[in-house]
Amino acid sequence: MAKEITPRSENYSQWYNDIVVKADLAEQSAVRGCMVIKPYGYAIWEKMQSILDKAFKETGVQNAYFPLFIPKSFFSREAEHVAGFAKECAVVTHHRLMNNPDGKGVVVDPEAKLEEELIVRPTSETIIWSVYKNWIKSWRDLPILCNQWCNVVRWEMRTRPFLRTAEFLWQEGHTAHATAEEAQAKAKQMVGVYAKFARETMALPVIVGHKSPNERFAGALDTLTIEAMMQDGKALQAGTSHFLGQNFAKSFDVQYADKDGSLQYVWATSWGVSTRLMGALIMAHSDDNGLVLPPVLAPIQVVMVPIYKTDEERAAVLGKFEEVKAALAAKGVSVRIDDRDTLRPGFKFAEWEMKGVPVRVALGARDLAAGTVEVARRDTLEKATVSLEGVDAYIEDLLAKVQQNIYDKALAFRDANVRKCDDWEEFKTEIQKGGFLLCHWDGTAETEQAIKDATKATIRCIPVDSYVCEEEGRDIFSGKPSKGRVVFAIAY
RNA sequence: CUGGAUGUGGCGCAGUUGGUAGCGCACCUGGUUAGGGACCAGGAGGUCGAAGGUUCAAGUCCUUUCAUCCAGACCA
Repeated sequence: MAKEITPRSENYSQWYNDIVVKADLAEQSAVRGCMVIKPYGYAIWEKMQSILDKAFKETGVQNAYFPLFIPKSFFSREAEHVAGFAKECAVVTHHRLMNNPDGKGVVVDPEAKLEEELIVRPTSETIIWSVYKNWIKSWRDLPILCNQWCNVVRWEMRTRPFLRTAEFLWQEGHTAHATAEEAQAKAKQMVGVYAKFARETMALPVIVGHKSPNERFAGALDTLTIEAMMQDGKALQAGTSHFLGQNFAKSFDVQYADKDGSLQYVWATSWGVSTRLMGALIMAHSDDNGLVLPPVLAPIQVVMVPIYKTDEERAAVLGKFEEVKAALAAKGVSVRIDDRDTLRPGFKFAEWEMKGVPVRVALGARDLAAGTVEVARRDTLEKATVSLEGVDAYIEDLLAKVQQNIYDKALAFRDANVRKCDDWEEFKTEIQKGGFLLCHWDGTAETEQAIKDATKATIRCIPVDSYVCEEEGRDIFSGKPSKGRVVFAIAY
């Protein structure tokens, strides 16, 4: 039978869509650029949430919630920030509908026009800082460390499932500090949390680095990022942490009385990751058979497929499965016994592979007689026949191996596609092949823009923890002096 | 918004020089099957994106419009 998913076909987004739909993660909604996240997909997001949330709390962050609607006037305070989002805001202008006087349907009641329009949050800096103003009076009130899990809306010109949807789910952390040093340390700490999460939970090797001024968040003095490489060699920004300086404090007049009695503006950070992480997960690990989930994130870690001909065999196999399931549950492993009796085993194998379940166990009369089971791993598609005795321990160990292997594979792929480049002509052809190029940059926005215009490549980051290369050199484009190499790539 | 493409059962598609819609998958019924996406037989399901026009006759030709996808601009 023809493969339904062909990850390495020319049209990358097509296979990506196929996996999203066929693996039952999400589907298109009736609203332009929005998604319905289906239960299986949402379960993955919930796992991401719970692991991240725990990590945030370990750094002293607390969860809070701020309103979805932001008065337009709040938006006019931080000029730079607004310029960055103004073009993609959904605006609420009325608060009531009425029956259409001409007959069918409903229309917006012109009488119900709002005094002041409301903006559906594209991000919450403005409303949060207007609230923080009332919370912060003294140095004793600091720091304030809040995070919120919510949805935001950005009316993008072009959308892609998970990577860029008009509405998306995310978390946004917003902190206020007494000193610049403390705020910068917080921004650095949080990007560290993201990097650890990406590597250990998502099995996604990422590069931590600073954004160039051009690529910074609107209103930030410094933006730290984790950059991941997808299987087509393109870069994906998977999370950011911003040092906002005193920009928002000054715009929203947030001052505190210091120990010496003087009034000081607070220093701010903000940081966020979104359901885009789901896109990263899909595009980093999937293969021709569908999704490949790292065990830590898999809603179902082990699926058990019974093979039988008679009711007696079925009962015997399912009975044995229940035993193994109980043993695995005791170890914290989530198991699904696929006892649907209208489907053949081969169909089930293919279906669970499509959904990325890390480990599959198959058991039939033949095995039962021999006291063995077949255990297959999703990442390598290898099958092994192991003894039923102690299979729970074997599987627990295998899950850890699968997690590690998925990471190692992604890391090896990335390392094979990161290379230095010192020649502009070579750069122009090499960058189109995908992968990251480590090149010298003179530090100017003009050069960065010229390179982008010529090749679509952008500076993904100035790395701080991998591929760091601080050496004298000459800019790949301008030939001017450079103090180190930065990461160039074509990005999603 | 600018280019290009596509709209036909739930999904994926075919439909010739106009002649009154067909295939695969999925679905329903019965049977045989079951260690990698089963097979046989039967069955149900579509005013062909929408509106208008040409014609004895439109899925097919013309006009308008809407939607989606791809490539840009924008962006997590």
